[in-house]
Amino acid sequence: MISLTEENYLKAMFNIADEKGEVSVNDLSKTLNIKMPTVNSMMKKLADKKLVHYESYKPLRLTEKGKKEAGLIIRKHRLTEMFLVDKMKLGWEDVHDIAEQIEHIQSIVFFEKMDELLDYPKIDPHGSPIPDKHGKIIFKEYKKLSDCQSGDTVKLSAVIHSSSDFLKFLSNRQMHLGIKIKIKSIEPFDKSITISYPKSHTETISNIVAERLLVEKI
Amino acid sequence: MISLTEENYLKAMFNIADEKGEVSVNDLSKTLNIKMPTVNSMMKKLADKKLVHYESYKPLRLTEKGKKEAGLIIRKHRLTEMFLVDKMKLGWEDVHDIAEQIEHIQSIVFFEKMDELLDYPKIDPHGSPIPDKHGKIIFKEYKKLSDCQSGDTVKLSAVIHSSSDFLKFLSNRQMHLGIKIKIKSIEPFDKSITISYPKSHTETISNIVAERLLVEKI
DNA sequence: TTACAAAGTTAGATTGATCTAACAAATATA
DNA sequence: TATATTTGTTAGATCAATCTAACTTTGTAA
Repeated sequence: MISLTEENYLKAMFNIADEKGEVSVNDLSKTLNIKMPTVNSMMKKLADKKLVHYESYKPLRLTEKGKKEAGLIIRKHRLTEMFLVDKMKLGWEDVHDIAEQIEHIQSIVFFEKMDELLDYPKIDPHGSPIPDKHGKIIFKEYKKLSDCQSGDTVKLSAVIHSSSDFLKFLSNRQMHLGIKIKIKSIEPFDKSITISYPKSHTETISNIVAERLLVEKI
Repeated sequence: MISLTEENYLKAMFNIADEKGEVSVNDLSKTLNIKMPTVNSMMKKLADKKLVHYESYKPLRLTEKGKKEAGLIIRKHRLTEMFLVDKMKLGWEDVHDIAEQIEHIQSIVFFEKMDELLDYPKIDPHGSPIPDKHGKIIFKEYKKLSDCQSGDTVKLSAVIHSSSDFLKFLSNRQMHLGIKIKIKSIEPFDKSITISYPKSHTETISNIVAERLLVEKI
């Protein structure tokens, strides 16, 4: 049995590995707001449970079992976010905190029903892929808007580091997933980008924002 | 702040008080499957938090604050059950265990949205009243089917002690809330009752079952 | 290449929720 | 009423998850 606390460590490891490739005790300590010695002893416990490969002073790695379990928790999280937005009409900036709690619900039927009602969605409201029933995730090959060139036309496909404030910022400017964005110009000094998108919006967005917007060429 | 564990004690106290009038350490110990000394020390803790009136060797009582908190948890539980049955199409025998977990979710919008989508329901799928936003509950004046007379015609309004097995038993016999039941005869020996109800069902049910069916005169 | 800073580890304390063992009070029964 | 049973309480142990303080290893910069 995996406790709620252990689930949170697994999920954090999965997300950090996804983002930075490697996971350290320090990363976990920062993302979970838990002191390093606590993280350290939890890693040993998860190693006993065959969820983590642990060797002193080496980077942490999830085992296959650990990856699967983490994937299943992320599946529940993202399915829930989709359900909250699509079926319960909550704003995409409100759903993360609720999903963070619902992801720990122990009930197979509950999440299967969600999946069915949503017609087996592949992505969540922020464009992140939803792992399958075996915890397997297909990583999408998106590009950051900040890495595009002047003149490019792209589709907004996902957002990352999506805090509630950031999502509200986007909503306020009618920026949502799926819109077609044309890059008018890039300011060399601070890398801010002037874009146009439906319906006849023109905005200049900072590099900080552009780094959080994932796009596809069209 | 009230912990998940404390919430479970408050809810149990509310339910026991509703059913038997008084609450004892022993009752709580049995319903929560927690040993008496643990219950005893939790009662002292809840007394410190002004949620329970505690005096050695006296029956336990919730304070007004305790009643309100318990009522709000039960509200979340029952709203959730209604949501799971009505909006997510789960069977009434499956929803209790899930609601038991979702009732601890901390999010005002989540439950307000549920309430709105359900169009402000007054009862849950088992006929139990849903407390209002202040935790206030209106107790219904139902009668047990086992207390009715031969010849009575009544409406099935609620079920109590509704275990999953009991609810499946009822579903299998097309017995659901709202049906009109006519009492054909009562066996004096064991108090089993022969009833008829739509559509042209006749069943003989034991006293144990009849004690769990709450009805209204019509 | 030595010294300092950052990251990781060990040891031991704390807190919340649980337990068992032993004792005390209240209640039921002979 | 005396005794036995049930219920309630106290004391102290355990376990999971956290912490702080002190120490070690690794990596970096002078």
